[in-house]
Amino acid sequence: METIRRQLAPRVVGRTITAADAHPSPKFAAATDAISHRIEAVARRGKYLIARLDRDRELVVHLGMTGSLRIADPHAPADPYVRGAWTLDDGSVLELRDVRRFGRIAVVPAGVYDSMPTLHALGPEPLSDDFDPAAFHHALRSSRRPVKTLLMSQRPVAGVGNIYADEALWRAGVHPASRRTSRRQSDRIHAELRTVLSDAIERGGTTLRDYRTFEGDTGRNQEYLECYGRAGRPCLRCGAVLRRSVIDQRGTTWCPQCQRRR
DNA sequence: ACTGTAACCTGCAGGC
DNA sequence: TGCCTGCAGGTTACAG
Repeated sequence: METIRRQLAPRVVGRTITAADAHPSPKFAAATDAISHRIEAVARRGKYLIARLDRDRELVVHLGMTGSLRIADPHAPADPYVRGAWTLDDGSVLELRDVRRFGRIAVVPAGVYDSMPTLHALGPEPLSDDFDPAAFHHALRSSRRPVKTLLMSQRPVAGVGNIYADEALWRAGVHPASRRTSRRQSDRIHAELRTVLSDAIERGGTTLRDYRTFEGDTGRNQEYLECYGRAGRPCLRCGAVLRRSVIDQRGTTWCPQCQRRR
């Protein structure tokens, strides 16, 4: 989402939304609430894109699993998967395409996120100074749930999904199902998350299937994944066969040798 | 206030 | 070829 934000911002900041269309589902219907507003800035919190609008409103977009943002091609045939479209005052049309409809569009008073509980309780940005090792350790200690579940909850830290959770835990040598995290372990996860996420952003994101940058390109980070999706293949650190299990209904890959449970 | 589970959607790959 | 199963970058509602 950070890659998308960087490319999107210069294309839409300063533009006024003159018209909009939305899929009838309540997850997308709010797109039309942005009509007549001017886009002042494009920010991001975790996986949520937040366009600041005039008159103290925000347009919030989440891409779910299969969402992408793009400028519509006026010559392309109709696309049945467009869930929201905003016409800008330069004539261009910004589209949210989302095959599975797990994404979401909201227009809210600035900073009022009570309709989106995960955004409302979102943890600190992983690449900011607010991501504090002591507070992170405390957050991981505050629950008995598996450490991967906690990371995916977006509360100890923002923006960590299935790929980057597996990558960071593998690099940190922490078992994803571990229910107690030492300070040493949380410090390692903290550091590896920063590395994994900043590298992925530098490489334009991770394209497994649907992900595209705002310019329509695939990312390049999938070429550098060391753990995610490699179950059954040898660990790049120790050679043991990586294993696959399910945590919170999410496929999870880990190394039985490097990520010992304790 | 916690935790675990099901639900929301569609497409695709692989097995038979 | 066609049908069926399982799987997929996530969040939210609901039951206990």
